[in-house]
Amino acid sequence: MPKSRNPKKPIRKKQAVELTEAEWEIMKVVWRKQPCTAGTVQEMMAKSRDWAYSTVKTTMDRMAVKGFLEIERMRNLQLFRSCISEIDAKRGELRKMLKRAFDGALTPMMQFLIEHEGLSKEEASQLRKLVAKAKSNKD
Amino acid sequence: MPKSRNPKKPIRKKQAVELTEAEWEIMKVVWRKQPCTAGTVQEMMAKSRDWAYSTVKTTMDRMAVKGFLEIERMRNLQLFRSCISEIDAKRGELRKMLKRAFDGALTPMMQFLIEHEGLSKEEASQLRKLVAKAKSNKD
DNA sequence: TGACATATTCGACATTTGTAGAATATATTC
DNA sequence: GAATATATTCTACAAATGTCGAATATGTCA
Repeated sequence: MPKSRNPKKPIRKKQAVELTEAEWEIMKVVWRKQPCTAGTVQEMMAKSRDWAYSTVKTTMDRMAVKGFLEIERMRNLQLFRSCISEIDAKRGELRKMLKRAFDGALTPMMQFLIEHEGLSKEEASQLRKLVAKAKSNKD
Repeated sequence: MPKSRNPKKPIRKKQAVELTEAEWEIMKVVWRKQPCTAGTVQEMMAKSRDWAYSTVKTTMDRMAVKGFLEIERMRNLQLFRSCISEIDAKRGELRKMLKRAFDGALTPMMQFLIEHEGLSKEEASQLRKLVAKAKSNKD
């Protein structure tokens, strides 16, 4: 039988999403509140980050240019919504880390976690549970 | 016997090590070749990264300022060696990722891997093996 | 229709990162 | 000791990121 790609899986050579620290913080609010204005985001972040409105706005505008956010104009204001899913962002972050620190491979990373990172009892047991039912979803 | 801190656990509130992309690449060579000169590093990286000698040297000097490398002078040359272990660097990278993308928690990250990242058969089974013998080293 | 409260635009500046050439110092060797 | 090879210093510059203030536009409401 000809080895063709699994048809269930679109090829989507989706190119890695990589957010900066500030972008992550803003994105987290956008995912929860979208569509929302820069003002809203600034207010939501007030406790954690004391940024001026213009700081938030400038960053969000740049994110729009990069294609991470899109802007919809409504009356005199701009509503932002994200163009990338939380999943894509997480995947990007995870992959970047794997690539840099573990040659892109998962197993060495797990090994590291277990050997050097001191799992707590709960973590260890939760891990076991999770992994027990992990089914390979790749061929 | 003097009551001292638990000797197994150094306090070392070592503050997170975070390397940039270029720094990672250089560090990888240094870990293998140290003590070594900037010239050596440049040569070793030649295949992957076509950097001018001065690019490598400048970056390494900056790393020394940041405390990632130390310089020992010998005759007319400078021998570099790393001040941070590979483990510290990996830990830093891992933690940064966890913090940004998973609220710093391990379990959600694992969950994500299993649910969205398509573990291969081998990965899944290796994971199971690893986790099976994972002992909690934190009480 | 003003006065006020908001939003948006724009330009600016500091720091970090990536990248490298030119000038200078130091060995080595004939 | 002069020529050559090699290292080190110094300076520079562009792009990305973090951070804002001032000027301007636009809505709302008495």
